[in-house]
Amino acid sequence: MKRSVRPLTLRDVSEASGVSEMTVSRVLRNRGDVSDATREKVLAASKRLGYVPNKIAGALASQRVNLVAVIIPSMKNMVFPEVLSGVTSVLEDSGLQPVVGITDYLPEKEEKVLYEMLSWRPSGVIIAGLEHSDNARAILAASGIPVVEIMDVDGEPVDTAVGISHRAAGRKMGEAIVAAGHKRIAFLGTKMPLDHRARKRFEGFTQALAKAGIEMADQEFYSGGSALAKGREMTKAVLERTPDLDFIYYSNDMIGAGGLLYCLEAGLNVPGQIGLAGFNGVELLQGLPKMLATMDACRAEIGRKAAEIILARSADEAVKFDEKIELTPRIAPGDTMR
Amino acid sequence: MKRSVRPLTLRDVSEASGVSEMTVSRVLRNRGDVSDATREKVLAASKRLGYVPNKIAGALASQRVNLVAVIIPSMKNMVFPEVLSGVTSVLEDSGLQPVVGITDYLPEKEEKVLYEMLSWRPSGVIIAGLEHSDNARAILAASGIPVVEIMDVDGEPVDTAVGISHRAAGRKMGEAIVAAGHKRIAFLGTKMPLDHRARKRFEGFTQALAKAGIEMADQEFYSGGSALAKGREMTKAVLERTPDLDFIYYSNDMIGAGGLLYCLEAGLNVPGQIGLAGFNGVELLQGLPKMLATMDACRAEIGRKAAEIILARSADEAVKFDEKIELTPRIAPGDTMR
DNA sequence: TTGAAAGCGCTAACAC
DNA sequence: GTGTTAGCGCTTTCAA
Repeated sequence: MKRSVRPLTLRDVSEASGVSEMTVSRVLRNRGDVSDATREKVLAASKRLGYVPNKIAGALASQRVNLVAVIIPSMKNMVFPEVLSGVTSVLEDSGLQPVVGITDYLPEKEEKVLYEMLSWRPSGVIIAGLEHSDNARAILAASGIPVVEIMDVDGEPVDTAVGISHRAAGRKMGEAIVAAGHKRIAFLGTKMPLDHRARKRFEGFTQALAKAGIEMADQEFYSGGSALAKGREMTKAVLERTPDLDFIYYSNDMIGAGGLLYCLEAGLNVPGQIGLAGFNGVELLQGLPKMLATMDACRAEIGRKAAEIILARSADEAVKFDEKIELTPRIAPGDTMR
Repeated sequence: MKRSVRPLTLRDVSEASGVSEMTVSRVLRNRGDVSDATREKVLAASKRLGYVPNKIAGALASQRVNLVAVIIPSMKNMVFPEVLSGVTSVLEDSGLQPVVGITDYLPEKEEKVLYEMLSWRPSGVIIAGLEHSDNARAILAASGIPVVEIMDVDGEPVDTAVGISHRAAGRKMGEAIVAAGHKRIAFLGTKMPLDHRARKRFEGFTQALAKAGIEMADQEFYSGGSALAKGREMTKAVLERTPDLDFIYYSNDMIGAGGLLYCLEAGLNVPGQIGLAGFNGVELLQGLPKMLATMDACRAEIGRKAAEIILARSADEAVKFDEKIELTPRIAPGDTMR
């Protein structure tokens, strides 16, 4: 039942309704004054034919594109879908549409995706992180498009940044753990050359321990695979290697959850014998046997804020925002921290 | 440091390099024969200026858009990001770019998103499910664009469908549970008016039990909230209400995982006293205390296959595919089914 | 191998 | 309230 090869144009609707193309265009966009009679005719003809406007032509003519590029490292980490949720909730019914690009944490891919998206001339760019290749920073800066870098504020934004300080987050958690009297502390996380935010948390954490005169008792890093399973394995390995640990700080909640499950099954008293903490505040934690200590990364809030900035900027080029908008995450001690 | 308001055009590169716009265009697209000398000049000028081609103009002129619309219900359910992964892996370096739209399981929103995406004249549409509003089906059919409906084959596709039969999946699991000698069987799942695939599994499951002369011993449905926590709560509730249950079939792995954690904590012997099974085969299961019985929904495979069809079709309009491509999921009994 | 002209389908700007 | 004209920035086509 494949019909017409040629998609319908404004002209088809114009002819079918006996109204000029320009007026048809006005009706379909709700612009300018059009008499009710004409409007009816146009709408009827348009619907009857099954006309779908060509936004490509529209965008070229009006020099306006209702797209917002959202560039994130991954979809597999629940954190990013949640940021995206925040973005979407604000953009919904604003006339702007988010379009997502994935970088897999690879700078080359980021550059490619960015170039690809900018070539569609979006109304704004929301991009994760502050670390980009020189080239990426250059084309962003030269694009003349509002850019919001999200999730992180430890660095120099191209334009505007919305996020938390991961260094401070790591430090804060370190201080809390030390304050609770722990001495034999380990860190488990992802391999970090690519994940700058995890790295910054690690740095802040180490720093806080150092300040208290405590040296990291053990550490281990992974990449790939089921995070829950990895958390389990790594926890086992590290506890066998360093049995006197009294706290493990995980770079994300999923491996933390795996660690928690392992400790409980191994009959360890959590947090009596060993305390645990993760990072992100993912929803999943609510279903675990114990609520893992964590720190909310303000994901939805970041997404919302970023979208609001783009929205305001695309409505009025002159609006000014602070260069950095820093949100402050709190520790949620749950049941795994004393 | 905001520079030029006007983005660069081919003309700027043409002037900067002393080569005609047409030839610049050829160089930038690697089309046609261009002398090495000219190519060098153009590339140098383009890079120096930081030119980013305008795909909107290009698409309008060439009547070709390298975008593939991927329309899915949600990002919060890991299933869809995984399908998306499959799509991306095939499209990568093919010149086609996936663009994602989210429907939140709402038909009206699906229609809106679809209309929005079709107005960009993508090279193909990949859309979840076979149930769409009449209007949505009509504009899809009239678009003249290759359409692949994914995840499900129980129904009539607009164009091509790739997926599994959820009715058969539910039936198969029901038969396996009955064959293992279970008699007091419950179903826990999402509220289903919107989730057609969950509904079909439920129907197939009920059918299989009925055929064996077994009536569902209990059932409960939820919506919203942390799936893991919900699975836990619902399992508790249903076991208190119907203590003699010997099997619970969950409509997805996350609530199944919650149920499993609850049962283990309650000291129940799994699967001795009570068997459990979920659906999807999510990676997370690997980190649980016991491997939950499940059924792989072939997510990545579906995504890959769908992308291949779009790719083939966009390269050669005449290629024909079967109307339905059905994949066959297998039961993975794990440690929670006897 | 390169260039010139025409036009993709729509909308801004201006007439009527 | 409605129509006309002139492009938007690129690629197709054809000529050189």
